[in-house]
Amino acid sequence: MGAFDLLATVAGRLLSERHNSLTPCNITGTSNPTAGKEIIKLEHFKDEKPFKAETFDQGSCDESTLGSDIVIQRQGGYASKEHSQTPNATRSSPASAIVKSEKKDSFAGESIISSTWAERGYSLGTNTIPKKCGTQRCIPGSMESYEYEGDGINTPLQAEWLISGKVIERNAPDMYSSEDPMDLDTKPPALISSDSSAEVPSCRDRVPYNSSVPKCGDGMEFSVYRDDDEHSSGCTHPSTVTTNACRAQHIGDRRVRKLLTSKYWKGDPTMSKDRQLANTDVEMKPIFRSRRMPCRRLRTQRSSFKRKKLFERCSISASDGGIFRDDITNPPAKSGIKLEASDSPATLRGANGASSSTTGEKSSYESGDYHVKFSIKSFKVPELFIELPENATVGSLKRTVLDAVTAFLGGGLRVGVLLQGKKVRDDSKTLRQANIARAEKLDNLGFTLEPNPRPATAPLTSPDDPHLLHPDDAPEPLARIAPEKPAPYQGASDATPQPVLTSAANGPESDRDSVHSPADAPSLDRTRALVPVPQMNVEALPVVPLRKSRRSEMVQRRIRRPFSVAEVEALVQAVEKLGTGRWRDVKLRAFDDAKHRTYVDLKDKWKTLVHTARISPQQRRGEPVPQELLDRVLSAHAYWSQQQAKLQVKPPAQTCLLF
DNA sequence: TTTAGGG
DNA sequence: CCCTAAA
Repeated sequence: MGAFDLLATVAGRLLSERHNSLTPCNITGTSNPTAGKEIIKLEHFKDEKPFKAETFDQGSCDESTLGSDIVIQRQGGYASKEHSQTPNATRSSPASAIVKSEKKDSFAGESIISSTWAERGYSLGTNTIPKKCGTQRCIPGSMESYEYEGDGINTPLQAEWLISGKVIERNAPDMYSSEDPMDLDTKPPALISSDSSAEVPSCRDRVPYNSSVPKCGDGMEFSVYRDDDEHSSGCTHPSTVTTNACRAQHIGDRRVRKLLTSKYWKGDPTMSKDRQLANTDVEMKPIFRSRRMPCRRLRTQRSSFKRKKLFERCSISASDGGIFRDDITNPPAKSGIKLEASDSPATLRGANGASSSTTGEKSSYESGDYHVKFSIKSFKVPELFIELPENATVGSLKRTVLDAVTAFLGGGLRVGVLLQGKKVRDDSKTLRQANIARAEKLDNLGFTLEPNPRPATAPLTSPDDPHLLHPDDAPEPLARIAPEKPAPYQGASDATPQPVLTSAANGPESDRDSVHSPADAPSLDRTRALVPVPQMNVEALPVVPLRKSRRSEMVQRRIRRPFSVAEVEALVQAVEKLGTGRWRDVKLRAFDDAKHRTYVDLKDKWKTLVHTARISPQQRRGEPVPQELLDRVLSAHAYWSQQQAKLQVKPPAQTCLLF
């Protein structure tokens, strides 16, 4: 049987049985129960200004002292607040509060094969969790704090500043420090996220490779795994489930939109490969971005939208046993889709119409009538975004998911086979010729679901994301699926070391953020980590409803994506540091990787936060924002408003530039 | 392109 | 979130 046949079989199965045989879809919305600690490596912007200079630029120096001693006014209440743990601290700790159900992609695509995956437990997506440590505030219950590196002047405001030989006490709260936005030495508040979205191993226990016995009957219906986070995030919120390729949105009443034709936010075309791996729309990375991406580029990062080709790499998980030889006991094909392909010599010849005698491959099975069997225990649907009112029933949730998945599958799919990360393009090859029949290769076998080129969506694609466009060429998959080569996940954030199985603490809301980068975590346990199913770059696409939208040409309103607590935390921290009015910097600093958050969005969010902080808790809606954060919002708002007013009256004299 | 605000 | 005037 040729590879093509195999593909056809797979595709056929997927389509024909999608209504009743879909294996449980692994929904990334679930959070990974594993608690994780993440380490973040912070980097500075390349172009950031010297810390000290920034301080003055910010108007921190009191004009009265210009030219002489520098006196900084103390903003009442701030400093103390900064360092004291508020009663709410615990409550608002990222661990408990930040978790949310909205998770985004991550596993874009390759199929997961073999039990090793299940065994490891994967989780890659991540939620960002704000973390403040070191000289700054540490959030209890959050990750371990990390030490700041640098010159030691980490908290400008708290520290005594030695200026011109004089020691001046800086009274301003350090968060408001005017230190350069890109403060060099201060570790940026890192938000860490852990992805809860891990693909949840469907129910079963790990099954050995050869075992052809699926452990768990995959249900005929979708199972949605929710994490506990969900609870924490409040049941008050619509639960959101996201998978990579399609997103359904529910507004008001249930509404599912298909993403296939939707447009994507334009990604940075120049995005490096690793960056691309970062979840696309999902991530918010409140960390400094690596130097690799110059600010200039960032500036343009998100200004226009382009349609990207939706490369849905749904993950098809190969069965527990992955591929097994025929001689192995046949499992009660209870779960998943089982595919069989014969790879007998005869077939080979027939398929190729040419001599199939492959050199060197004289293994025992060559002469026998061996079959290569696949048991796909599950596959992922790329990006599914589902939002339901909290009072929706589980049944409606299931239906919604089913509708979304059905819509996606119904759009026409194409299956791709990846072997060792490379796309097997030659459909005429036999499995054996393609080395698919060899057990050793099983680990490297993967399947991808790609949108059928046929649909109108194709033309809409743009080459922005090479990754998406040319999945075939992308070598990454290899790393992701090959156990032996757990290449470090190259996430968008070069700065974040990858926590391995992360966190439970974090919620699924990782839409943003979250990518962990292993760069700094060389010592990670590779065996379990990096399961690379990184969030694809496929940005969550709001898909257009199947039924033709009249206004297909119209610019669609962006999907509403509530800020998670983690994002709010990141925003607050960034604003505390940078002040209001520098939204672009805020964006770069804390949401650089959250492509769906523009500086305008951040500005708007700040506006609403200020408003929220001023109204009574009873009047607030949506996911509750920890009071502690709201307090900080008000404080920061007051502080910066004052600064702004001050500047207007008395523009900072040049004398501020003492250094 | 960014900011700043109103819608 | 959108839309836009200003800068």
